[in-house]
Amino acid sequence: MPSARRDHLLNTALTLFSEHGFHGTGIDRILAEAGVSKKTLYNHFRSKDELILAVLRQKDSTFRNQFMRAVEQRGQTPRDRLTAVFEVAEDWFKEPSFFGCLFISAVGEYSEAGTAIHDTCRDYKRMMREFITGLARDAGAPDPDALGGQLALLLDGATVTAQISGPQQAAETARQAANALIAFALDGAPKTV
Amino acid sequence: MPSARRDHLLNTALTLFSEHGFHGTGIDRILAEAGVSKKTLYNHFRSKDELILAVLRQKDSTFRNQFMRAVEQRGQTPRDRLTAVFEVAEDWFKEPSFFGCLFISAVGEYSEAGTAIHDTCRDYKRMMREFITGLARDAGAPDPDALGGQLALLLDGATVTAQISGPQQAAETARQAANALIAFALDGAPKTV
DNA sequence: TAAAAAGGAAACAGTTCTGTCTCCTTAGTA
DNA sequence: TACTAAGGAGACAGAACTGTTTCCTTTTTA
Repeated sequence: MPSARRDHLLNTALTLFSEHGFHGTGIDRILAEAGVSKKTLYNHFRSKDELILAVLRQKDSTFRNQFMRAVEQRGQTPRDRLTAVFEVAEDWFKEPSFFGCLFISAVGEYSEAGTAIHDTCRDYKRMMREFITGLARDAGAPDPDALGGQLALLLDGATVTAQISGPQQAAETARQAANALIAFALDGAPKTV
Repeated sequence: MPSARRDHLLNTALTLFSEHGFHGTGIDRILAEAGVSKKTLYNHFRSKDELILAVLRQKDSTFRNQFMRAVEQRGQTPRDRLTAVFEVAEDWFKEPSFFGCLFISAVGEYSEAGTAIHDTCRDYKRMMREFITGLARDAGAPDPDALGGQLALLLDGATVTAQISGPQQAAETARQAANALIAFALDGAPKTV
């Protein structure tokens, strides 16, 4: 099942979808950019919608895994990992291929809840939140769900702000806010300003 | 210049763009929904892109003004107004016609910086941030830019989370985080958990 | 080496898209 | 009342869209 051409198709589609949106990217453009024939595409995917779904699912898997790994490698203690979330995010924002969060963009075009695309986006967001909540629990937060939810909100806000207004200020602001929220939740009082 | 038909066209386009995206909404669908002929549309707007721009600019004007007014009416003291931001946001999230932030959705489809659409979105976000920063300044924050930026991040994060995962939890979490950040910035220490 | 699967190139169908145009009706105004 | 501007209905052009099919070549595999 896993084919090199299939992967290449998925990666090309991912780039174009990220930059121009889903409805804004035609099949022909993906094919031309990937250097692959239409027959191959419809051999691997039944329709454009299935291709979109496959792109989202692959992005979910690869991105989330590498994000979690990067956080765990950068932070040594559980608490360090909480702050590392926003350092890893900053690196992500500064990648040349950064065009915001693909799942946020997807729900902008596919708003109907209960559809496969929308649900995939919701699941991705839930799993990212659960990852951060797990970090908060490891760090000893009295209410890890609350802290995790707050930091997840902050991460999404930083992501769209980085996309719209630039990565530097968004990342810095998010780090400041995160540090305050973490100190607030773990120490019951801030450490430094 | 201001015409009732023109306004109706803009409002119809706004609804459809919000729900199905910009590329995902065809001119014919807008016309059918608005009960207006193609001639009228192209009398008022030179192209679809100009219509999109007009929708964004009108949304910027009306939404931002009513948002600021609602915040100022709900909060009596400067500090109350800071927290009122997220109460007003919660009401917004729960409107039946809420489909996330139109400007965030727009940059998902039009990512190229320097274009009119992208710049309009960036300007909107800057003005919203400046509004919140002004509230922070009035509330006596020692670094109003920092607090304003943090709360603006939180607001965007809550907006996309409400869109994807539902309004209730997003609004509550944002309120909690905002209260912590406000207390942190204004009091130097949290009041209550 | 021979059979089979996969892929490239491209024509093709059918739809939908944006934008223009014509013809006619309505509404407002001098 | 006559003139003018605006709008409705819809045909139309030309492009772009998704998806199918045909024909031929390459690659893999038994």
